[in-house]
Amino acid sequence: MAYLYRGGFAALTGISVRALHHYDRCGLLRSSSRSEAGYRLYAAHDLLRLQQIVTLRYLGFSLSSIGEILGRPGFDLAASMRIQGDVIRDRIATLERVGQALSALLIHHQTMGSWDWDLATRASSAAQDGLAQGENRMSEYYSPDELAKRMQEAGKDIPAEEIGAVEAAWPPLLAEIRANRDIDPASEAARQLSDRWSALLERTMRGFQGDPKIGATIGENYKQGRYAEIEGAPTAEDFAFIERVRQARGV
Amino acid sequence: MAYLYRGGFAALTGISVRALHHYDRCGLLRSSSRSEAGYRLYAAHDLLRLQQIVTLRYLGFSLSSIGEILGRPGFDLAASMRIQGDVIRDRIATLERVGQALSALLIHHQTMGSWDWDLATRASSAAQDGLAQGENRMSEYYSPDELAKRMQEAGKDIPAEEIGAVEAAWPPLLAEIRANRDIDPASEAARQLSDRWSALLERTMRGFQGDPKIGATIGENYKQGRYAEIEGAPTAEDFAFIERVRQARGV
DNA sequence: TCTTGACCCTGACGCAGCGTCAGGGTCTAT
DNA sequence: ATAGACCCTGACGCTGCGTCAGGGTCAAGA
Repeated sequence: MAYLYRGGFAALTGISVRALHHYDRCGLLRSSSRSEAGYRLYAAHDLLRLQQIVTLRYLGFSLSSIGEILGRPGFDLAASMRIQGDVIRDRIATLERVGQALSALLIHHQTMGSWDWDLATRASSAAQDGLAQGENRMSEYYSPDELAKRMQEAGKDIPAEEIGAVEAAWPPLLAEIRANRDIDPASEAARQLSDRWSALLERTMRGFQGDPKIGATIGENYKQGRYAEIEGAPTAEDFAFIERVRQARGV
Repeated sequence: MAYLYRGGFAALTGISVRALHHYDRCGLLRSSSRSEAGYRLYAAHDLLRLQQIVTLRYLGFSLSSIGEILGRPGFDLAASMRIQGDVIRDRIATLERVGQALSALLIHHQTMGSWDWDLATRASSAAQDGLAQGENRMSEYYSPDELAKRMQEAGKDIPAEEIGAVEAAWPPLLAEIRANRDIDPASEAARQLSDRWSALLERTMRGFQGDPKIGATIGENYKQGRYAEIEGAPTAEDFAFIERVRQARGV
């Protein structure tokens, strides 16, 4: 992916042309270069910035605060994404509260036969809180100490060397698996590959995000080959091989 | 609760005065009457309408579509609330998808050491989808057939007589419990009350919303006396009595 | 070579959903 | 009767784009 014209970029991401212009004009996402005729040209790293922009907007941040956040001196993409995960969990919790308030109101009506004003008040304030949450008070999430916490956390969860080691271990393992996909699943070599796979997977997922469900779902996605085009990623065939070995073992 | 001045109403619900004016001017929520001096006076049923408005707005409907929905000839409050529950579940699912896309992107970075453009694209389109979901395409939820389905469902789940019967059964049971709260929990009378309670509770909750978790949480709320001010609702003391009887039985 | 159609550009105005004054009544209490 | 706490009705401002209007660019075909 070298450069993309505006249209291709827009189509790729689903962002409207007008929105891209808007982000450009207000300095949020200037195209990283221009053609001689003045056409906007977007590069790959613009995509990451756009990802941050749309995600933060989806979560209710204003364009100006997004600009402020992305423009901070020590802005850390990974930390930012972890925060976004927190915000998402918060949003879900709020939605559940509103849902509960609604259910309480509805159940009361179904059982008592009349609407209860207090429950109605609770329901509407729950929704109102949710609305307010999206508008202001967002900066808390991205407050300096929150960020510091996040960055510490990332460092604590997985020390840098461990990350490096895991990174370094995947490609050779995958290469080896691909070279030996056709060997007998019951053979000793196959068993060793499967063991290395399990161990590395465990190291990779260990302590990730604190939410095992997410890890599992992502694993499922890989297994179904949804990330096939991603370079270096395990493919459905790799998973299938491992699966065969495990079955041969009778696990 | 007879009539409330605008300010009291605003404070009660958390809606700003300006928003109430706005809703009034565009006909969404006219105060149900005015004082001689022109002051807005809100009645109890305005609260229910406001609850619908803020909830629908929280879920992303525009004021005009809210007006359209609330103004429909056969508008059914209970059906509307059930739909809102659906929308909430949908929103949660979307948030989870975005969270997953983010996690996939982040995990890939942590394991491969570089950002993947395809995963970045997926993440931003996921968020973009979520944004779009909130803006248009909302009418689907409130389409005539969806509504018809809902109303049928409500009727099917709990036939009208059953609702009536359940409604009718609670007040006398609660009255009896309150009159006999101090009797021996191990006595036969206490046991009978407890049995009636369990049976009625089961009938009340049966087939509700398809989500047993919500029922349980609401039960918890009642148990903790959060709905104490609600007329006719079971109180913490009622629950405590039932609990004593159950313990006396050794359950 | 000229045209056609699919791209791209820059203004400029419009819209929703309120926030925020400005300018001015009303009510109750002391 | 005067203060302080309420209430009213305009009217203008703001954000995040959608939507024309008016006009270049560029590759392909006639």
